[in-house]
Amino acid sequence: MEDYGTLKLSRRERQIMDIVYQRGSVSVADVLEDLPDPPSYSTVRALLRILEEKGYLVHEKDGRRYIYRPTQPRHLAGRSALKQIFQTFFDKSIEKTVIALVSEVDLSDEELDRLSQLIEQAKKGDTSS
Amino acid sequence: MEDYGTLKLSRRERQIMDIVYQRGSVSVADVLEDLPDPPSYSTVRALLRILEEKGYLVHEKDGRRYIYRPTQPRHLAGRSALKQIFQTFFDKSIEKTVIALVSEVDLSDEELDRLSQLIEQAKKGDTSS
DNA sequence: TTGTAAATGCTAAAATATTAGCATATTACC
DNA sequence: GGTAATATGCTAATATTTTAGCATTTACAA
Repeated sequence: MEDYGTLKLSRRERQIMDIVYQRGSVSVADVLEDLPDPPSYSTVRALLRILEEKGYLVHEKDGRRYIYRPTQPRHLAGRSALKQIFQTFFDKSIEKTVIALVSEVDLSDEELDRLSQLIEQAKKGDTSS
Repeated sequence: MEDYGTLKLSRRERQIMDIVYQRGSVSVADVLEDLPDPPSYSTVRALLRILEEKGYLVHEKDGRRYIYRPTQPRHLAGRSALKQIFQTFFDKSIEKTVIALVSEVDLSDEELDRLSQLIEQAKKGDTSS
C-alpha cells in the first residue's frame, strides 16, 4: 500500500480517513461527530465497513462497540500525503514547501530555534553525497 | 472558496486538479496524458467541464483548443492543502511536519543552509505576539 | 430475567460520478 | 473549395458512491 492522497478513495472515504488519522482510532459515533454534513449512523457504518474491506482499516471490539484503526501507520501515511502535496504544489522543492509551512502560522522564537537545531542535525547526520 | 483537499471533489476530479496544479494549465490532451488509468477523451472533457461549473477551473481558447486554468492560485491551494495535511497527520505541529519533510529526501548542504537562512529571516521578521 | 438502549448485519434504494457516443465546428493543407 | 485531423456540444448509459431501513444482537441495570 502506498499513497494516501491520490488513490482510490472516494470523497466520503477520504473524509473518514482524515478523521481516523486525526483521532488515531474511532468509533462510529466519533466519525459521525466529526463528519461534515453528517449522514446517518447506518451510513457511517457502511463506509467504515467498506474501508475495512479495502484494507485501510481494521476493527476490534471494545465492549459492544467497534473501534477502527488505520492499517497504515500515521507517520507513513503523513509522509506520502506530504510527498503528494509538495510534488503537486511546490515543484518538488522541499524549500518552497517549508517556506509555505512557516508562513502558514506565526511561529514563536522557541519553535524557530528548535527548527534551526533540527536543520543543524540534518547537516551533521546527512549521509548523502 | 477554501479547501483543496477535503472538499467536494470526487476521485477523478481530484486527480485532474492535481494535474492542473502540477502543469499550471492544461489542454484535454495534457490531462489525458497524465491521468492514471486514462479514460476516453470525452470523459476528460466532461470532467473538466464539471470542474469549471463548480468554479475550480476556467478555460480560454487557444486556437481551436481549450486551455484550462485553476481559479485559485497555486500557492494558496498549496497552503490550504498543506494545512490539511499537518492538521491530520502531524498534530498541527509545524515542527513535526518539517521533520517529516526533511526526512523525505536527502537534502544537500546548500539546501540546508538556505533553510537555516530562511528560519533566521523568520525570526527577525516575526510580527506575532 | 426481562426490558431497554445502543450497538451491529444485512439489504436495497437513491444520488452522484464516470464513462462513452454521435453530431457539429474549426483549422490546416492539398 | 474539399478533405482530413482535431477540437467541442450535447446527451445518455453505466458504475460507483452514498444513503437509509429493518432485523438482530449485546450489555447493562432494574
